[in-house]
Amino acid sequence: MPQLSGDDLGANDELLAFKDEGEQEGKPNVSSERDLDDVKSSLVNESETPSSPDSEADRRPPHPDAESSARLALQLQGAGLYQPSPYVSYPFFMIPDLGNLCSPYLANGALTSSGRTVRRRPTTSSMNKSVNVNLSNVQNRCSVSPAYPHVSVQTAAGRRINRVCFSVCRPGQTMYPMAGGFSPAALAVNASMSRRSSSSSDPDKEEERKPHIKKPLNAFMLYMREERPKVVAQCNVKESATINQILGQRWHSLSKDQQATYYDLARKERLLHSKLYPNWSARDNYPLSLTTKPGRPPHTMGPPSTDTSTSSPPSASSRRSPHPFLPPSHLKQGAL
DNA sequence: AGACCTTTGAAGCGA
DNA sequence: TCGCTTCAAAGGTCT
Repeated sequence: MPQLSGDDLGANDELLAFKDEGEQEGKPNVSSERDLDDVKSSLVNESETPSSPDSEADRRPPHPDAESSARLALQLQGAGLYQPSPYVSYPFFMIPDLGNLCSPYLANGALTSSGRTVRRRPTTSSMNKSVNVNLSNVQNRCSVSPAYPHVSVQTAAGRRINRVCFSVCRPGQTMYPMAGGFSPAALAVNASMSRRSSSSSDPDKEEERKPHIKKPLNAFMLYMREERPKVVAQCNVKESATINQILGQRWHSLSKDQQATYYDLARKERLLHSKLYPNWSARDNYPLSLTTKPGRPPHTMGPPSTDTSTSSPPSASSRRSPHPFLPPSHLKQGAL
């Protein structure tokens, strides 16, 4: 998770980076001239700079005030970035009049109780399981490896809406995050939303009340979101497992440049996510049993403490800034 | 009703 | 640093 220093949040240099990328988006051929590795490296230098140290309890640095957040949002929009699209995942870019733009992120990033499933049992690493679906039948009807000459961020018209859009997004109204989160009103609404079903046991109730900020989508997830409707239409399949298998194959059939586009989008997602939720950690979405550890207090929503005097340097692992585009293990072995 | 399946990638943790 | 686990989307299927 890229961590940004307080000075970087909303800083001009950061905005310039966005603008540069926006210009790049406007010139789709630019990335085609670069090797994916170069793209990845440049993106790392652009945004993955480790942040200044802070404490374990409050690993994130101070964040910009609400005015800075609003200014950031406006400048991002003004730069032509995050145009309405299925890719848009954050509230203050939501345009309610466009029905298919409902964000999976609720007003504060929370998710409806029905919008999330939690594995109760450990995943037995599904990647090791054999494919149950015979893709050959599907492939007869549907080309599995078409190249996509240009990545469009426009959604398919029929993309279904399966997430609740908060009413805070009224026509003509833009939702801006408060510093370090959202307004108390938004939190009050979402604090009542459970991340699990209402039938969960009592020990989970405390956790259920915690607003659920979802992880930013990675490159493949963004690709899936865009291509899923096409696969459904082309292949006449509905099962997500089958669709995802097809999309996985298509993903590998993409050129480096095409994949780089999604990696770039994903990087922007992560960067924006880190700005919107500076205190959020992916660990926050883990089951309670995995998050309650000595020395790590449960994460709470709301503006992070501005009292930097209590901050202490984070551990090396908490500030880990891995290469954002490291290929999966099977690609490391030359599968790509 | 809710977990499972299925994909890739990011994040975080322990060793 | 490596390996493992979890979660992110999605919707039909299964328990």
